[in-house]
Amino acid sequence: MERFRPHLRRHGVTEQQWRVLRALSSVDRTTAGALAGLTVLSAPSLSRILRDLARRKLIIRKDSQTDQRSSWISLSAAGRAFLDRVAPESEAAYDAIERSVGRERLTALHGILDDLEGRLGAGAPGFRYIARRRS
Amino acid sequence: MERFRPHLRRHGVTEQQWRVLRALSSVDRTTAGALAGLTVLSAPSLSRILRDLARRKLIIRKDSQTDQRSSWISLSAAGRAFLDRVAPESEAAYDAIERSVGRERLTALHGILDDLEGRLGAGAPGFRYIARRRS
DNA sequence: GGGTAATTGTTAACATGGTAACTTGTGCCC
DNA sequence: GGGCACAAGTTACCATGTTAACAATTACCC
Repeated sequence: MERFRPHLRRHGVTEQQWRVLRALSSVDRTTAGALAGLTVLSAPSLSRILRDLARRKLIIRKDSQTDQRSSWISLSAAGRAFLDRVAPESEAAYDAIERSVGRERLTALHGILDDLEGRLGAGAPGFRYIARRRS
Repeated sequence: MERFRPHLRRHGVTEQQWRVLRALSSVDRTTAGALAGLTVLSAPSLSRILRDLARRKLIIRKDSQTDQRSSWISLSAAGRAFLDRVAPESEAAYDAIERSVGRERLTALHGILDDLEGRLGAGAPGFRYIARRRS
C-alpha cells in the first residue's frame, strides 16, 4: 500500500475508503454487511467510512423497505466520477508493482495466501478488493 | 495474530509490546532505533510502547554516555520473569499454527515474502520478531 | 571553529482495527 | 401473539500506523 497511499492521499481518500468505492463500482447496490465482507473491513470501520463517504456525497444510502435494520448503499454520480478520475493512477501504480515483482510471482503469492487462509480458517474467501487487479 | 492475541491479552500485553519484550530478551541492551528495526515498529509507536513498558517497570532505560540523544534499553528482572511466564503459551500457539499449515509451507512462505520485500525495496531484511520461531 | 545538515527521539493529529456494549428489528417457537 | 434468541449496525474505548512537526544532539565541511 506504500505505493498507493500517496496517490490516494492527494485525492483526499484513505486506502480503505478507496477500497469501499472500488467495491461499490462493481455492484449496483449492496448492504453494509455484504460490503464489509467484500472489502474485508471490520463492521465498525466500515460504519465510520460509510458515514464519511455519505457526508461527502460520494455514496447514497437508501433505507431498505424489507428490512429496516439495513439500508442499500450505492455509488452516487459524483462517486462514479471520482472513481473514473482516480482509477487510472491506481492502475498505473499497480502496474509498476507487477513489473517489479512479476505477474507469475504475484499470482503464485495470491494462491499461497488463499491456501493459508483456508488452513487457518479465517473465513470464506470470496472476491476481494485489496491489491488485486480489477480484471 | 488472531491466535496469539487472546493469550497475550490475558497477560495484559498487546502483540506489539510482546514483540518488543521478545526482541529485548535476545540482546543485552539496545537503542530505540535498533529496536524499531528489529521489531518492525514505527518510531512513534515504539516510543509510546517503551514509555508504557518503562512505566510498568518491565524494561529499564539508561542514558547513553556517548550520545545524549539516545538511551540504552534493556529488560528488567521483572520483564525477564514475565517473558519466562508467558513464552510457553506463545510457543504452544505457534506450534498449533505450524501443525495446521505445515512447517515446509511456512518456511516456503517466509522465503517468498522475503523475496517480495526485496523486490519492492521495503528496506533491509535483518532478523525479525514477528510470528517467526525463536529458533 | 562555526554554521548548517543530518540523526535520534518524541509528540500531535488523524484514520483504522479489535473488542465489547448497545439499539433496533426480525424471526421463530411454544 | 407474546416472548426471546438472533441479526444488522452503530457507538465507545483503547492501541497502533502514518505523517508531519519539533527538540536536542551530533557530524560534517568550508
